[in-house]
Amino acid sequence: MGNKLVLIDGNSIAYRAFFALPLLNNDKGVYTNAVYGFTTMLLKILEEESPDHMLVAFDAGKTTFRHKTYEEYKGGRQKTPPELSEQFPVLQDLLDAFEIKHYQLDQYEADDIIGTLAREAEQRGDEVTVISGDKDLLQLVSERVTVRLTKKGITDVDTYTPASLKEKMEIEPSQIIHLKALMGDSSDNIPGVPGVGEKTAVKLLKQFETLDNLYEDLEAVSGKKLKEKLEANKEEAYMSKELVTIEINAPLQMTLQDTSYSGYEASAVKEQFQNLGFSSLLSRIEGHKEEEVEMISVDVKIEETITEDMLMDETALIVEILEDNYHTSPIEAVVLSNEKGVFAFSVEQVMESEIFKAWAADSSKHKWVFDAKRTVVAFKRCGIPLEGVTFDVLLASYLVNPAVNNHDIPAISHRLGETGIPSDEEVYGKGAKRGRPEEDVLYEHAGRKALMLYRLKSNLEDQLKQNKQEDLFYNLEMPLTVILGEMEHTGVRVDTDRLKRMGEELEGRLAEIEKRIYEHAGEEFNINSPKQLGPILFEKLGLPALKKTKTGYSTAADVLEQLSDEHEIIDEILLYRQLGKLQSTYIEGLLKVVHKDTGKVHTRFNQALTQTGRLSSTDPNLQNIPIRLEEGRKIRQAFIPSEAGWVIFASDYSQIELRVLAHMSGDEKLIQSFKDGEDIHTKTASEVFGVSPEEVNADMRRQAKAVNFGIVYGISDYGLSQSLGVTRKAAQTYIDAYFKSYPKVKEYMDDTVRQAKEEGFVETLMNRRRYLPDMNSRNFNRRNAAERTAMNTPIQGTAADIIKKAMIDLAERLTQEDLEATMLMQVHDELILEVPEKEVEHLTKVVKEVMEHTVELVVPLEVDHSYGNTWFDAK
DNA sequence: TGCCCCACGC
DNA sequence: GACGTACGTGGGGCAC
Repeated sequence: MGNKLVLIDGNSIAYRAFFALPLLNNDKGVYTNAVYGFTTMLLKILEEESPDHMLVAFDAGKTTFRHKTYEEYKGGRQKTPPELSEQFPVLQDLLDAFEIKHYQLDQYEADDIIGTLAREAEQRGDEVTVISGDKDLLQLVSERVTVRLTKKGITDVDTYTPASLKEKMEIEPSQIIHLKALMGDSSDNIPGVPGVGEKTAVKLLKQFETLDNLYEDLEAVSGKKLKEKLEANKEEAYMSKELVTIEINAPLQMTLQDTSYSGYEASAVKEQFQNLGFSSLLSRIEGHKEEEVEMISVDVKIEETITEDMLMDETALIVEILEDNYHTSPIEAVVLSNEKGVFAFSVEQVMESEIFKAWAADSSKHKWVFDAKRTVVAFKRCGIPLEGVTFDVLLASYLVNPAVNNHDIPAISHRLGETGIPSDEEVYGKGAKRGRPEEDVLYEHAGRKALMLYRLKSNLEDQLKQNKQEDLFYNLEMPLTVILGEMEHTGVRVDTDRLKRMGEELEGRLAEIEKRIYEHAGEEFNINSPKQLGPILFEKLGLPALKKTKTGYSTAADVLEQLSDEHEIIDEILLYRQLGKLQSTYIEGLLKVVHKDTGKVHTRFNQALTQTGRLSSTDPNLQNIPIRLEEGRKIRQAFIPSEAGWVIFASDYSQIELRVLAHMSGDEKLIQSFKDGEDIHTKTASEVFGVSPEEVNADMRRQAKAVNFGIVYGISDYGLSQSLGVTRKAAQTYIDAYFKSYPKVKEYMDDTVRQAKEEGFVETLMNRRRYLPDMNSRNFNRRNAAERTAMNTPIQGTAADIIKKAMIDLAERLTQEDLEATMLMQVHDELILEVPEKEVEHLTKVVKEVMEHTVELVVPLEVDHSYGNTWFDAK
């Protein structure tokens, strides 16, 4: 039985990590980002590969034997930044703690050490895995040698075997050096044949297999220019080949035996991690778990009866529910924590206790909770109205930093250094294994959370204050969560019969289309599988493959649309996709979540998720019900009022983001456009194309609309070029023209980016915050994405703030004016209500007033409305 | 179970 | 030059 050997290209991985991660340093001011990235990769490798032999190879310094061949080898390369060089000794210390061998050899590169050991090991029958970021290493791939190259970041890798190499690059491992010989490598200053890139090189190698064959039969090369270039640069090509060939007989002063690896002492690594400030990695150290962390001690009192003295003015309240969906899952426990202690009850106990119910309904008794909406709705289902919820740890944590993806009590506690509290997953299990534990375990866990919540509250309060987010928290998100809870609890009536009829009709049509597709294809296959569809279209039917994905041919709609004229099957597939989507997601999916008892759908709005401040919606997602295509739009016919004589009423902001942009930038022209009530896309078109508004045709308006869309969503020139189907250059000219026409917008964007760079975050009108750690990244792509986010988030986030405030104001007005109308849904810039038909006129006035004046911007906010017997008819 | 591809909304 | 590109949710296929 062979061994399992892992060889790591130390320089390459450290380099990758350094450029992929922001320039972190620890509390001693020592840079650690490369070490950190390297370590995450290392931990992943140890987990995935469980090697019994291991080595990290490093480059040995400036010159190598290759410089004798070619003095300019690696010339012109940027000097290693000192911030990175200083991390190598740290990294080697850490490897020592892991008890992983590392090695370097004078005059040789890490590649050569790896090549030499890999060849020796595979001859011995070992399984070898090579980890690097350098494609040169691919020449080592064989039946026993797998090469894993970092792709994006450090832990995301592509795995290469002979088969996958052939598939991805269309060549054999042995041809890699020939490939490089022809195309060269600018990063190592390897010349290759000038004018020959990867595409040409692959083509040539497909024809000739090797460099020798190519030069023996140069006449067979098609293209005069190419022939000349090859002829003239023969020497360079052969020298390049020599340079990129990895030495497999390097004079190593070590043997394979020396690489044997048998794990590490957890304590040694832990110590290093603590020195480096890698607290988030501590939990990934094996043995770490066994080392019992001292749990927070909690004295949970389980009482027969609930008495007044347990129910104080300020009490942390935990309602424990095992499943995500609180509309359907039962309450497992109710736990209180306050100055009198921690008390646990069953749901039956609280439902029967008049004392508890009176306390719950008393708004002067302040309850602090985690996830107020969940808590209130769950109680409501049990017939217990809950008032006086004044602090939600979830919402507070979200406002303080929306980028954090886990705001639950154990996670927040961990971040504040309190590790003595296990996560829900650790206590209840996950997936199929999740279940209710023994009563005492359940109560103890909920008790710990209640106790921690009580402590966390003041910490979060401080952070809100520091960020000037108290108003946002207490007067926006907290009141809103109550309203959202009511909307969810109310639910939306669904006409299931209608959905079923639509489903039957679709089924028939899908079957017919399916038949026709099979006829066109000449065989039956799974149309829903891109993996099967790709070869049918691009091999069997010989259609041109315009785009590829990581795993094969792209069959995305935008690709297929370009092929529409080439073959009749294309339109059939597009239609099949369109109808199939309606069937699976919107007909079957919706029917699945209609509540048995109420005949309604009860979505859950996630108020603590998006990075911009928008809501999201799940089970079902009511924010992506089709509207664009008529066929899909009919799904909306199944959303109906819950009572006879009522109608669905929809009200949406017109161009809210662009109005926000006008306000925030102060651009006079943009402001005037809105004041004058102009058609904004036509106006933009006339500006961008330099014509009068009357001269703007439909296509110009369409393009201008995409530009406005791009401005609002912060897409790049590339994104705009994709949506317009023009070149990137053309897209960029549109963007430039836009900024030239609206100079204050450009100024505002630049200011926002500058400020984000300085402060590390951007803010909305109501002080919602988003941190942008990549703002100063040296990685071009990351920095660019961060800059676009900086420009976009204040706009989208402010729009989100505004509609949230409108909802609060509207809820209040509906009560004041004694209207029965009820809010049902929010879809980012629109509100959907149900309302008795006789109230429509009154409601129209109120909704318009509230939504248009919930904030006063320098431009008017405009609201359109409509109503009808179904959501479809409210158009 | 987790990832990929695809598709729906704003 | 940078080769990947708003924010979300969900379904089906597929490899493990």
